[in-house]
Amino acid sequence: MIEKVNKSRVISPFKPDNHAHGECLKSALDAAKLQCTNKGMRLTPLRQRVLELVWQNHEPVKAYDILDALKQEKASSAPPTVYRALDFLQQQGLVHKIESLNAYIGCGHPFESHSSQFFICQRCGSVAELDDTNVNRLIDSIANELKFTIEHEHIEIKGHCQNCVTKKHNSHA
Amino acid sequence: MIEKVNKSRVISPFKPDNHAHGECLKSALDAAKLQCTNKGMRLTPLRQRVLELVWQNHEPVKAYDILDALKQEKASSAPPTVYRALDFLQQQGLVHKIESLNAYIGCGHPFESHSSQFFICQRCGSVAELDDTNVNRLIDSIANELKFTIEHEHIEIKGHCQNCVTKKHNSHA
DNA sequence: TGTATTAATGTTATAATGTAACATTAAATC
DNA sequence: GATTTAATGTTACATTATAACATTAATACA
Repeated sequence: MIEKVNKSRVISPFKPDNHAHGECLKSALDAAKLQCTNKGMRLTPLRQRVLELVWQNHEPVKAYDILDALKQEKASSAPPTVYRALDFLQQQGLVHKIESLNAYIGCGHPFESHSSQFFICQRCGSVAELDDTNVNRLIDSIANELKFTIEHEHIEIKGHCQNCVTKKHNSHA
Repeated sequence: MIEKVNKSRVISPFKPDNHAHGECLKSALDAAKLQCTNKGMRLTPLRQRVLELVWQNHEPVKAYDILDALKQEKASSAPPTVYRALDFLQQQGLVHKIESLNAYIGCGHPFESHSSQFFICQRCGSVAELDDTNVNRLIDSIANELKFTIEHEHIEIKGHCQNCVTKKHNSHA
């Protein structure tokens, strides 16, 4: 499931527009169920539903967009409904928050807590998630020099994915 | 002004509690004035005042805290007063936004646009800013492999600075 | 120097994001 | 079954940020 490319552990690559996303969703849900079972945590119907909504695609999803969707299904849904589910999912490693977008993205590899480097396409919104050994080591070594104890890392790289750069070229946009 | 430590360009190190902060403020303002003059941009009194407020210390400052301070000086100040000044200062490289804190921190080295790695102490709130060549090169090389074109990087490392770890130890907290 | 133009700021309103606090319901424990 | 804890419901509000239009200040240039 996890490919190693030049010491980069690719948690989630950029996906072609036409990939079979049902598979992504299914495997994410399977992973979530397994993870929660292993940890003795409850993936309640609400939490699962929020996770599904986060996994609509490979783009970060906004909390209030999730809320809007939940309201379609249950009119009384409110912000805490969403934020509590998102908090739980983040604690289980099933969802990450993209801080620079105030948005949330699913993670298909929750089993071991890991560092992440997010590459975020500003054109199509797609995100690739890596856990690159070299980046981790380098950040650790810098922290070490600074005598800094790392608790958490937010690494969010914004720009344009290959697909969008190609499209842009083709359309002379 | 810029020290090179093991290929890390230290934009702003962690400072001792008792450092002469007036010097930091003064040199930041001097740099800002020079930078704006060079670029033909106007560091108006309002913009300068906001910059001074950002430079109160080496901790990220919240927009609404700046607003509260401005209101003391001019009761009619409103959110756009602050956000417009912050936008300008960010464009000039005089201020960076810490995305994971929704807060803003001054940058004393605006002359050339650079990448930043922020180390953020969760205990005392202090921030160190680096521009590490190795990090930059590594991120670039990963982007290159992904055929990803980088526009901007947000790298925010959270944890505890040496000073706070030592204190914690001493106080058995 | 006055006039046109642009840039900056003022002002009001509202949007977007997130949390506190307490009530209720459901699940697990014993 | 009673007790306790976990999860969700509900209302209210706090925080962060922007839109839109009016006014003032600065710059350009006739």
